[in-house]
Amino acid sequence: MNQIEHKLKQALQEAVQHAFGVELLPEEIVIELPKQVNFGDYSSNVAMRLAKQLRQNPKMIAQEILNHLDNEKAGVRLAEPAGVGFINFFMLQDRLADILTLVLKQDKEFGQSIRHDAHKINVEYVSANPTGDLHPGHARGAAIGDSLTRIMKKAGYDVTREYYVNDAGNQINNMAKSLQARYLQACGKEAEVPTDGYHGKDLIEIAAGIRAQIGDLYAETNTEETLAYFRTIGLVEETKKLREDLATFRVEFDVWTSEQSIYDRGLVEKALKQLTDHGKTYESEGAVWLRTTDFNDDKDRVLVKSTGLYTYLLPDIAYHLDKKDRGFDQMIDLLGADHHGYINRLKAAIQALGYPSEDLEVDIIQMARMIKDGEEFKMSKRTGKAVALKDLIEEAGVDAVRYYFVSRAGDTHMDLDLDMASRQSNENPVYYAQYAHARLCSILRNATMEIATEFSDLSHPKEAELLKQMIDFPQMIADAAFTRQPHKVCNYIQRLASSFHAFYGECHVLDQENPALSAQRLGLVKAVQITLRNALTLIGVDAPEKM
RNA sequence: GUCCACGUAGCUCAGCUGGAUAGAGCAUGCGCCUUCUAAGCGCACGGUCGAGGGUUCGAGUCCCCCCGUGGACACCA
Repeated sequence: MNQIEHKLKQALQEAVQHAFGVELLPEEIVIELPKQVNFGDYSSNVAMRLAKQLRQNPKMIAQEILNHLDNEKAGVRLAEPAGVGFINFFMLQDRLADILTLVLKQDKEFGQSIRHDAHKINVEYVSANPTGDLHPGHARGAAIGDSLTRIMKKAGYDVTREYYVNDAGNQINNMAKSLQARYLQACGKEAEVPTDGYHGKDLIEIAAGIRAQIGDLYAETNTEETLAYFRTIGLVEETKKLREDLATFRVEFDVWTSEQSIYDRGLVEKALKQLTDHGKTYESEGAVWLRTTDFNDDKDRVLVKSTGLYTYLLPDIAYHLDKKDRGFDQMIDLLGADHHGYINRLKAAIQALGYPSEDLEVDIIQMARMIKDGEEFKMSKRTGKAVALKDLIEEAGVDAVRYYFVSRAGDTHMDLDLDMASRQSNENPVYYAQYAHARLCSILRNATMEIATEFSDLSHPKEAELLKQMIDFPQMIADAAFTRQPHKVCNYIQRLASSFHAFYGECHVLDQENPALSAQRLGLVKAVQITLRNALTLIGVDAPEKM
């Protein structure tokens, strides 16, 4: 809630009180930004909401409220009833322009909120297995997860970014065997990658590197030790590659947690014991089961197989228990669509451990289809024909790829047209915002005067529009963080860039004839540049000074 | 078969806890550079919001039922 809306709300609240003796809560008064300029700067449907309760015509109620409204206190120049019972507000120009002083002062900090709750939040994303290159689904999760955590931090949340490395499961043995086969091939031997192994080209490259380093040392042996060697070196190399690719994509993590370390620290046994102590496990058919059906799952799940080995679910539960033990009040997992059926299980396990299910929120990131030359790119890591994150970056660049992924809600299916994304032209939306920023910087470079300290002459409709958008910036961030929808920031960027381009067309900033107005407009330009840059930073896209 | 998500302009997608004439980009057509970056601006074209019912002052938004798309339904990870 910003100052402008806050004061308007308060004044409305008082007016309703005086007019009808009704005490409304702040959240009962809805202030919105009208779609059309002739509906004012802000509007409210408060009269319509009161209509039922008061058994009166909403238009009459609106008029009565306005009769009691303190315009000066509300910051309102003109307020009028409209339509079926809306009240439209036209604000005092100088109240809107106050935002400029704030933006110019806060600069990089503009948009930053302070929250007073001490909630610690853990956000886990990507967490791709270290068995191959990152595919577009991972890339989408990476772009969204990284942007979301930047936004949450800006909104004042205490956020830790985490990557869970599945380095202990059976898939790692498959990777090791596959790598071994690639190594033998590199040594000129006959060897086949297992059918359930990993056929990606990344292992060929790693194998070549190993050959270069150790020569034919392991070409003739095939013992447990040999496999362990490939297992270890494969993990090291694959993990290193993951980190590098993500860093190139400007995606960072605070914590990398290894599944193996969960085992090594005895956390799996601890989790199993805690579940058993809570009476949530039982034995049947030689296996140990978790009563997930007590918590809205379709069927109970196996924790310990009849062979005595753990299923993948148990270490995952242990991992989430570890997060709670590390002091996180809330855990947010961004999982790929293929993990859909996993949500109920995991949430059930959280409850079985004794925590409320809300402590874990799972957002599904839908797969994305890659389109090139009008056809779909398939992305199977196992066929070797994978489209990797690296390929995407090479095709279209980090900015465009990140922008495209973040611009769409994560839970919807989407197509990424690489032809479009790679085009350095006006057909590509990402450059629209960057170009606006470059234009802003250009004006600032060309300016010879100082920025004004008061802004009472900015009364052009395009100027007012920009002011209102900047006023909305912190609230937009709070909304994007709360709903966990980073694409709202993209929408905002498009709106702001569009408003600026329109302003640029209608209002000349640097005008020798009118230095006073120029100095004020220069302040507006600087503030918009700050806001646009801050917004682009939230989604990890560069704000270039020249294009 | 069961469960979940999605279905909005020719294409890709927005649409804030239900609000005024459903928006943007791309594509198509027409205008605008002797002035701060034309990677831009303005105008036009384009819709039974998948179909049908319901809830109410009001539904793209909530409920029910169909149709379509994707995904999930292991003692695999």
